[in-house]
Amino acid sequence: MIDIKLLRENPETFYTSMKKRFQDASIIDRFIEIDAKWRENTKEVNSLRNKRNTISLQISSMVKSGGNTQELKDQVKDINLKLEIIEKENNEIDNERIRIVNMIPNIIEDTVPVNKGDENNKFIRGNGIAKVKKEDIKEYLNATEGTGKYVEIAETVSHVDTMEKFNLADLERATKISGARFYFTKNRLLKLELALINYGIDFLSERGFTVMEPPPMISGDVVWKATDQATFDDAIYRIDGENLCLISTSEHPIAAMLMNETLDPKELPLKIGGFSPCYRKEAGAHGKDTKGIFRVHYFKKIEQFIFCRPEDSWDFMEELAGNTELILQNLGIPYRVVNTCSGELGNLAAKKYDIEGWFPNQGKFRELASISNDLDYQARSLNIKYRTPDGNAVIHTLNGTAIPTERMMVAILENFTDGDEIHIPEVLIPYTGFDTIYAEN
RNA sequence: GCCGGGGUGGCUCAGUGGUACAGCGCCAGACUUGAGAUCUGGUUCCCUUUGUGGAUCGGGAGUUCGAAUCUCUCCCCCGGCGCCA
Repeated sequence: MIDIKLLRENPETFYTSMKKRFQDASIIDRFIEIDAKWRENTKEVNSLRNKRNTISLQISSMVKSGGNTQELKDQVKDINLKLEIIEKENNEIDNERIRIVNMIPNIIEDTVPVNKGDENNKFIRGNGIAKVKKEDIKEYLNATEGTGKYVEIAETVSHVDTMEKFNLADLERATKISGARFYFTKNRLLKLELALINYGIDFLSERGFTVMEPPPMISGDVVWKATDQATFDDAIYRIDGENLCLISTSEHPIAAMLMNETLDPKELPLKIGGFSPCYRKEAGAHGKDTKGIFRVHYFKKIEQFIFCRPEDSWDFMEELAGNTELILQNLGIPYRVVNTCSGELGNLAAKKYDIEGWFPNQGKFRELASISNDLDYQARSLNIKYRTPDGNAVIHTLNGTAIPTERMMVAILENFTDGDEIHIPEVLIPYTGFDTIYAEN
């Protein structure tokens, strides 16, 4: 959540930010209106409680000296009646106040392009030599602002056909027992998946990240503090009859693990590499990417997460992006980095980079990773602070994908097959134990 | 799931109806050439920050003039039993 004090002092900042996101900013006016009323009531509640406490103390000493306390007791009862009325009203006001505050998004950073639609994300840089079909060359050059290197290829194969031909997955039987967007992974594809995971864990360990697998379920109120309404509604599965949700990313349990803690500044920055299953309803994606394992209800992912001091978070955002880019370079997947435009930014993020891999058969760049700086927004909801000489301050949190396992397998299948063989990226060979997948495997 | 013991500031813990103890740690100041020791103050949140203000003892509800303390309920931790990869 945002800083309420800052909202009071500086509502224009939030107004501007919401306008940039093409959201209705009138809730800010409503907040200011009811916040004033809430403060007024709070003052009165406090002064009535003060009276009650004072009289209560009088009763206490009178009881000890044996005096008659009935009149004072009646006075307190009277105060309690008044309090009940004001407190009830004020609780209702406070509920609305907090509901509004939770709807106000993070303050957008200055370099974020103000626009709607993913097609208006701003190209930052690209890398790699892409395999591009003739009809996709225009699209490719357009997406890289003319800077992209490529080789023209005549034919591509979809990852679905490749998996079928090489006996790497069973999608139909998964659909039979679990419904759409599920899959059985088979044979060398399973080895490839485990190799990607192991490679990613080593990569982050070597760079100062503490690697961990978090609980795959967390309680509903914790999810709520770690994310926003849109994610909650579109992505999160709830366990029937329990106050538990399946995580949609390891970001949430990792962010929440320090909930309600005050850290020693010496502990910062804290760099966490999270590996976990991810469960997503994909409620807002009906009809999109329905074939194969590109968009599924269950996948695995290695995530980067950083808790840091406020002054360091923008540098760490570049570091996170750099890590993900290096992984893609090492794997040999051509990619581009875009600065996500204001209209497509989630409420938590002040700025977000999407890192998109080139998928030759789809003929376009698709999201493989996203790197966000949430500033103090997520940490304030989770109440994570650190000690400073001037008192406790809210820390900053950042998150970024390192390896989205299933999607990365699709990228590898599309980029490294010639139809007869699939070539394993060199950095993965020590982990897979083989360098090629053949149709007969 | 059952039985028992617990949950109090960053940490360890006292507190069985009347203003939340103490120690440790940490921060600042004093003393010191410096460090240590010592001393003083501070070290949860809220109210447009000062007021002998309010809230806060795992969460919520109740009894009472007044609840860390009594009642109900939920959550979590430790030990034992049961079950079990």
